[in-house]
Amino acid sequence: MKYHHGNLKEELISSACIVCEADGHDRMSLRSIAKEAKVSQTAPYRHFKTKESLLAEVSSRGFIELKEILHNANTKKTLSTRDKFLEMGQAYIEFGLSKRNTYDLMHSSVIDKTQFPELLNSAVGTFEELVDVLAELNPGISAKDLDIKCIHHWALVHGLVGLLRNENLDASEIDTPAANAM
Amino acid sequence: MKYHHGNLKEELISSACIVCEADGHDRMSLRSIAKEAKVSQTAPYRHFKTKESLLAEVSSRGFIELKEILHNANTKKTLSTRDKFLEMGQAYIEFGLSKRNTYDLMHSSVIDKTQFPELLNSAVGTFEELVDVLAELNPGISAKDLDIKCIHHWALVHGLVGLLRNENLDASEIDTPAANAM
DNA sequence: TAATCATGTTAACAGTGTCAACATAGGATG
DNA sequence: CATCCTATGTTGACACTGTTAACATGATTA
Repeated sequence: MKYHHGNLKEELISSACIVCEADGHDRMSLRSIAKEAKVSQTAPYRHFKTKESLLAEVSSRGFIELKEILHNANTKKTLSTRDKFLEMGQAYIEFGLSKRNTYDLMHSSVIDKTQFPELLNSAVGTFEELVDVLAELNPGISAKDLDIKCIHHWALVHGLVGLLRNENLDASEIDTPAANAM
Repeated sequence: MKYHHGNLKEELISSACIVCEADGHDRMSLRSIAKEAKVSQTAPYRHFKTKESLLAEVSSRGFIELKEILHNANTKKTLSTRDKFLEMGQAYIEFGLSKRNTYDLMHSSVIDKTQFPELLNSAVGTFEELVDVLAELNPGISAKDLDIKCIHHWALVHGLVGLLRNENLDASEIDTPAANAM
C-alpha cells in the first residue's frame, strides 16, 4: 500500500462525475468520493481548493462531452446543413434527458461560472458549436443577429428538455414544430 | 414572552423568502431562519416535514408572484394583444434579473416538483398565463401547436434571462429580434 | 547526501438536517 | 368549571458535512 496515490486528482474527478450523475450534485459529498478513492477525507484538498471547484470540473467535463456530441451531429457528411442542425437539436435533447443530473449541475447556480475560467471556456465552446451551424445556415447575417438566433435556439432546446422531463411528452411529437421555428 | 408564537408558519415562509433571495437557496439554513424568528431550531419541523418542503413553499410563492406580474402585463387595457404579449416577455425577464436567487430556486433541481403538488400547481398556473395570450394571438390554433408555441416562447425568455446575466448585454438590444421571432 | 516540496494523514471545529423525548398552553369535552 | 387532548413549542442528541491546522511521507533536486 503506497502512501502516494499517483493519480488522485483524475480519479477524484471521474469518480465525482459518476456519483454526480447517479445521485445528483446536491447529494454528493466530498468525503464520500474521497472514501471511494480509498483516501482520507481531506486528501481532495490537495487538488481542489473547495468542493465547488471539483463540481466545476465535473460541470466542465459535461460541457466538453456535450460539445463533442453536438460536433458529431454537425459532421455527419451525408446530411444537408439543415438536417445536421436538426440532428444537433435532437442530440442536445437526448443529452439533457439521459445525463439528467449532470445537465442540472451544468445549469445550476451553485457554481459561479465567473470564478472558474476553465468552466466558462467549456460552456462557451459548446455554445459556439451551435454558432457555427447557424452561421452556415444564415449566410450574410450580422454578428448580432446571429447571436440572437443562437440564444433563441439554445433556449428552445433547453426549454424542451425541461418540459420533456416533467410532462410525459414524446420527443418526436415536437420535432417538427421545433424545426419549423427555425 | 409567550410560549406559542401564533403565526410561526407564515413568518418562517416569508423569512425564508427573504433569506433565499438575499443569500441563495443553497446558503440558507433552517436553523438560521428559525433563529431569526426567535424560535428553537426544531420548531420549523412542526410546520414543515423537511427543509425541502419549506423551499418548495418559497418556490411556489415565486411562481405566484411571477404569475401576477405576467397577468398585470397582460391586462394593460391600452395595449394591443401583441404589445401585451411583448410586455409580458419584458416583465418575465425583469423578474428573472431582479429576483435572481428566487428565480434560480424556481428552476433548481433540488426540489422535486412532483412531490409538491401545490408547487406544481403554481408553476403550471404561471405557464398558463402565457398560454392565454398566445391563444388569443393565434386564433384557431390546435391545442398541440399552441403548447409547442408556448414552450418555444417560454424557453426563449428563460434563455434570455440566463444570457443577460452572464454576458453584459443590454436587454433592449435583443428586444426587437425576440419580438420578431414571434 | 541533504533539503525542499508536493502530496498524503489525523484531529478538530463549527455548522447542518433531523429525530426522540419532554413541556406547555389553549380549546374541546365531560 | 375541571380535565384531557392535541397542536405547537423546547432540549438534547446523532450522524453527517466542508474546511483548516498540524504533522508524516516520500519523490525530486541541489
